[in-house]
Amino acid sequence: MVRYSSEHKQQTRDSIVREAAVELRRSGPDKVSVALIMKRAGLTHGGFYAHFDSKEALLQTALQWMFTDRQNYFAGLLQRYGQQQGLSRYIDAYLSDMHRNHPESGCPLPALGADVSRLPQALQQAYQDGVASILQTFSQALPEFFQTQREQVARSAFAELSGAILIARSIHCPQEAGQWLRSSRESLKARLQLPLDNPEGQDHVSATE
Amino acid sequence: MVRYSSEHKQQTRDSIVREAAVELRRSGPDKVSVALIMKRAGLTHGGFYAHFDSKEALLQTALQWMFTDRQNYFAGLLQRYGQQQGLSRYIDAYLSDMHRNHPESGCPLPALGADVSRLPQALQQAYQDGVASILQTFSQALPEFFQTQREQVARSAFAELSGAILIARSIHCPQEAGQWLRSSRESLKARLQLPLDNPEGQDHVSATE
DNA sequence: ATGTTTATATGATGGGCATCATATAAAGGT
DNA sequence: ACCTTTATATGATGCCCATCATATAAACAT
Repeated sequence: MVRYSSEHKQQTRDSIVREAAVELRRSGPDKVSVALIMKRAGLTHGGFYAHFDSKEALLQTALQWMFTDRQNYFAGLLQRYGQQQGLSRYIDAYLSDMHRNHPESGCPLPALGADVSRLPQALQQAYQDGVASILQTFSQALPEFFQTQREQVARSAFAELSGAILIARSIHCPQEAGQWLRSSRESLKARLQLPLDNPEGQDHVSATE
Repeated sequence: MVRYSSEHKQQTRDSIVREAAVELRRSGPDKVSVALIMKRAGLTHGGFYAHFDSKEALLQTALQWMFTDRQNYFAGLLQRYGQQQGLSRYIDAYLSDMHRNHPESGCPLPALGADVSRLPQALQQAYQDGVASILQTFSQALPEFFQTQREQVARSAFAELSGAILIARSIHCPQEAGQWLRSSRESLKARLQLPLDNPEGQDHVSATE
């Protein structure tokens, strides 16, 4: 009942990591179970320990993977559309209904932020490295205008981004949630000196979709 | 091994609710256990169902209680210091190290926001009512200046408040966390037209402490 | 003082979980 | 064709949990 070729194990491992990253954001660290992740990857729970030393080891890899994925997505936007347009599109996608409805492929901060401080040290570290990397990319993308205050502005703006999605996700009614997203979108565009609307083109939530 | 007078049951029930509200914010909805809450209230797990129909019923009451507590706290500040000073103090307390270090007595949004969408309908409703009530108080406290845009400004500002605490809590290093808090404090004071510093006086995190 | 009521305690029960021990079957060399 | 290796499956084990059944002992009425 098993078929595999020579490098299937690596592929299997990768798919376990991806499913873990999805399930982690969808269900939270306390509800994510090894058995469920394995099932999502098309396997049973028993083989898990042939791939990872522990659940914690898997989650650490999954965290790193999801931050890298987001980083690639953001960097891709900046490269394709330039700093100003790229940043503007990032904000639009971040505060979109799509992102609100799909935490499983979205930014880790609103999805996992509240749980991080209760996680084992190793996972906290992986998370913080990811946050630092996002902050750096974000502040570098800010208009020249802000000069030495770039980091400060980036922190403030990113706080609003993640808070707006956090709240929008906690509100059941789509219209009301949309008001929160729109309020922050307009506020951010204004204070970051960005144009309110973008040229045509689809915005994606993640580099993997 | 039990002592109680005539209305001790109500007192016991209240203390169960308070401990639940604390433990809910401290450990999250998935990790909070009936047995632990009862122990914190000085009881054992068995008597629980004499007070509540289910764990869910307790959590609903606890959610309502914590929002009411926060509401009282906020309204108290506004009444004692006036709208402008009260709002300014609220922001300072919200973005304080104290609030960062004590989610268990702080605002429910950064502590529970990520979990709400996975909770049973009844709990989501209780949560949303609380959010609506905070938003209303916040927008009414905003300077006249903003006129018809008060709600929009309030949403944007509250998103930044909760996002900043969310992120600051997820960062282990106190100095780095402090930078996130300071960045948002300054940004918010500026865009809400509030003075940067307050007259002397302690800021509290919650009405119950 | 004795018996009834009621608040809390002790001790199941059944389910989910992480982890591990062992079994099976595919790949690849011989 | 056979044997070894290796990727995955099956089936424990022991722990924690929500809920419930039953026991105990305080409070109160008589």
